[in-house]
Amino acid sequence: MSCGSVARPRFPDMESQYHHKTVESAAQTHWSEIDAYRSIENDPRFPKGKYYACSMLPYPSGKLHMGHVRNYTINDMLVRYKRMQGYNVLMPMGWDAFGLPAENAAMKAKVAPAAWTYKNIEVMKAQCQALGLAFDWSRELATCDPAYYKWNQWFFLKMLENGLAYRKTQIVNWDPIDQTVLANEQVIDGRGWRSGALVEKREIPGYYLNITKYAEELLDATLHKLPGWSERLRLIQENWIGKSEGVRFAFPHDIKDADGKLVQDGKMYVFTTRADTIMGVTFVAVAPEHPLAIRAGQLNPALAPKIDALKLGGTTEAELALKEKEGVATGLFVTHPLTGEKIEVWVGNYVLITYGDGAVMGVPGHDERDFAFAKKYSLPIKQVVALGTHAFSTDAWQEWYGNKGDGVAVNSGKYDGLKFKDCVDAVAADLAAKGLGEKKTTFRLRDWGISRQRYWGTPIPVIHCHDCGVVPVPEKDLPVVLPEHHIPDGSGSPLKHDAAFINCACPKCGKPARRETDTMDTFVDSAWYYMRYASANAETMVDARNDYWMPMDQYIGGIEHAVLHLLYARFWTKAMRDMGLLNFDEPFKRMTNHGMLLNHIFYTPGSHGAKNYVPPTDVKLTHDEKGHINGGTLDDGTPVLYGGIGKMGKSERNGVDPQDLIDKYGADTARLYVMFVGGPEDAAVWSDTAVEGAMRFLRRVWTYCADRSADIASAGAVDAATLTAEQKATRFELHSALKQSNFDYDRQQYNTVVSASMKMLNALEAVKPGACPALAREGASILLRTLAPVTPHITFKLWSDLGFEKTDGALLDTKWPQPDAAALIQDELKLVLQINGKTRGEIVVPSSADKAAIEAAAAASSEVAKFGEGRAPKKIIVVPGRLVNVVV
RNA sequence: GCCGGGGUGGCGGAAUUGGUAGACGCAGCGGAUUCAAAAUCCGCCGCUAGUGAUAGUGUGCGGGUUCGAGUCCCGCCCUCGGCACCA
Repeated sequence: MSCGSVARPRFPDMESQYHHKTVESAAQTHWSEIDAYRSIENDPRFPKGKYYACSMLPYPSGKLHMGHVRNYTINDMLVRYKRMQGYNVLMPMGWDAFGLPAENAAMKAKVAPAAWTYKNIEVMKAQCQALGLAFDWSRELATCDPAYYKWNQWFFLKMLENGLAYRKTQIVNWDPIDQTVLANEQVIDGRGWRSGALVEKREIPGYYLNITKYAEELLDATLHKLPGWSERLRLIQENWIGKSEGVRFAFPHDIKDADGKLVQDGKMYVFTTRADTIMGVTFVAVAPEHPLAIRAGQLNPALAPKIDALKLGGTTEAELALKEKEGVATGLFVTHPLTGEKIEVWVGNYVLITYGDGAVMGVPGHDERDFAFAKKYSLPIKQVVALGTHAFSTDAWQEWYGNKGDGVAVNSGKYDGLKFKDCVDAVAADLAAKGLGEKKTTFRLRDWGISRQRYWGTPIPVIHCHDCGVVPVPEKDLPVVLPEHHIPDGSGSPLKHDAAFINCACPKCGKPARRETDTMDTFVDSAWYYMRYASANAETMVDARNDYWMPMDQYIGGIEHAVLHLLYARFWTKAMRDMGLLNFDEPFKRMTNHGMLLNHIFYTPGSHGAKNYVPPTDVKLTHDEKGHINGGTLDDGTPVLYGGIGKMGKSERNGVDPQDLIDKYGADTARLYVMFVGGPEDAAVWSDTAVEGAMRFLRRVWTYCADRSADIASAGAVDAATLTAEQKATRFELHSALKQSNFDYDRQQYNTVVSASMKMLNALEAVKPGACPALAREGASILLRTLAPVTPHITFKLWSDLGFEKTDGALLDTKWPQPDAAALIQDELKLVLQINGKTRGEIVVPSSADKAAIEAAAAASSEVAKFGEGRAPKKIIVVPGRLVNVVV
């Protein structure tokens, strides 16, 4: 096809202007009519195999927020791209429908959590559809549906049978006025968030899942089997699991309790990773709650309040880092297991009863905390490790004192000269020989307590019988259905007063019994929902379809779930594997943590330093002399103060409602904007004007296509031989941008995919209507396919209006474009010319020029003559296709 | 305090991983079109000096390696996350 310059009439079916509402509703109606996003196992249309991509399921809080839009659009782009490449994709959606917010909302609005939740789901589902997300809704689930949580209960009973679930007492926050258990975040400054009552610690029985059984496997997989997870995420999990290898051993003693029995059988156990420093022990320290501390308080009543005082202060690390090391001497002594020396027992505020045995050996010479403690109370400090020629002094702590890799033992008798590992082995062997200790591995990870004294959750399927004790509900009676009509009033779970729910017959003996009223942690719901999508509506928990789709190829969600949800899901998978329900080890091959969306914060000052937050949309901005936002005014002229940039949220009223965006600009603009604003994993700051820019771009895409619709509909393939030099340059830019875009699609850097598509359009607009129909057609074809995953509606409409559907099939499943290698070859190359590493200009050479020719051209250039100050080139470096550097 | 990201124009960000720093977009400025405005189109746009060609300078700060450093190395500063005084 030749490229003339005959003006052609507009193709009659094309609208000349972009109307997002009609375009989007037409596209969505079409997709829904053909059930475009239903995924079927082993679908023969997709030869490349399955690709399962999933976003963390949302809590149905009312409506979508921008974070959801971003999360789902990333996922949507991915599956649309994969589908066009020939993969059988699955992108399902569901609702994390149980949980505390529904109870709180119910109290406020006097509606049952069930009704509130189902209504929210309806709204949010409609919003997802308005965004054009390619969800397979046939697999939708809500975790509050008995058909779903039945399998929570079923698997819980399996775990109970296997000993993976067990019952023990747990310490909870108890609000004595509301008569209810509080979550940690409901305790503010030690008081209940609603009642203001001082919160008590209560021990009540609850169920635990034995995740620590899998600690070693979880850690090993974290370190070696999750290459698709970020380093950062793996490290967070590694720290959380918290493996430490050391020696657990006892200091013998003859301290007796009030009944005359030896406290802890006369052995005070400690755990240490530094057994090599055992000869440097000058004291031992126990936690204030330790039996020896309690005994010391009994023996010397004057000490008791001082010991109690050591319990004060926060337990978070930030607080602890600032806290001064303090302690109390007990006057009690234990015996050093190797030297037989008497060692005094101190109570220290830096020893935690919850870790290890609640006691530590004090080696002030080689532990920074012990050093600070010893200095404060003038306890002896003894060097037992030497490092090179470093001089040891008790005046101040030095970094190398804590070094355990390079030092050798000194002042340690028979251990002198041993390096860390050998020394630990020798000490451990001697302690073992005396029956006082052994090597041990401890984990920070604790078992997972799943009992909640809450109404809106999965009922724990057990029955309490006066005669038979705790009896599991028989499998045939599952699910234990949660009554949905209650409206909580804040005074504890309504289930406790629901006779119809509570009263039942003991499955064992048939006598009247009481049903358990505790429900499960909602992390149970989210531990395996992604597998239920894969085997939607199965008659069993999961079926063979799960083995087709899982493990998941790509999981996307916020970093706030880096620990709990992801760890529980991994544990749950391994537990299911060990019960023969599936045959893989890890659920998520690749994990992406999308960044937060931020926005500016504005407020007017209230009384007592309170801040009355103002939505940014109400503010007319003011800027300082450097152009930075420094405040603004309201419509009535009231000045507002600038509160910086923060996460979008209700509390600071700086959220953006996606619905407003969809209504005003359309889903495609909203999608394009959230993809363009930054990389998927980066935090992004909201900008209203940038949204307008996204809209502008789509209008230009439409105009480009509309103005050339007749060209595009009638043209054939490009014949490179007939192109003008200018058209060749345009085609070079088009295919270069395509090459970049494909590269960025593969590495999931979607912001530069958008900019590549903008570059394409910028280049293509140079081809005026009628000037070269073939190039206009090729350009539209590449541009529309590149943009299809980002803005599916407008591209769908243009693709079919321009007639591409007839030649290349539906856009959803058409072939992904590849750059034409011939178009990327230029006749001449511009090379950057550097002299002594400084850029001084450029030289133009034929693209066929070899190294010698380039060197000659560079040496002959006027720039070398000018900047070389007459010296002859010493060395010329040629970087093919990029630059040439002349050293003189 | 420890560990891990990250500091690039007025702003969001790019630089295919050692090869023209600032792509692409937003904002701004100048112009065209318009009775006018919106929309649209064209041009300029790191900083300093200069009317200008141009020169110098520039990726948090200070050093280093290299023909060449935003990118690699050493030492700081700031910032955002994660956390366990974990013995």
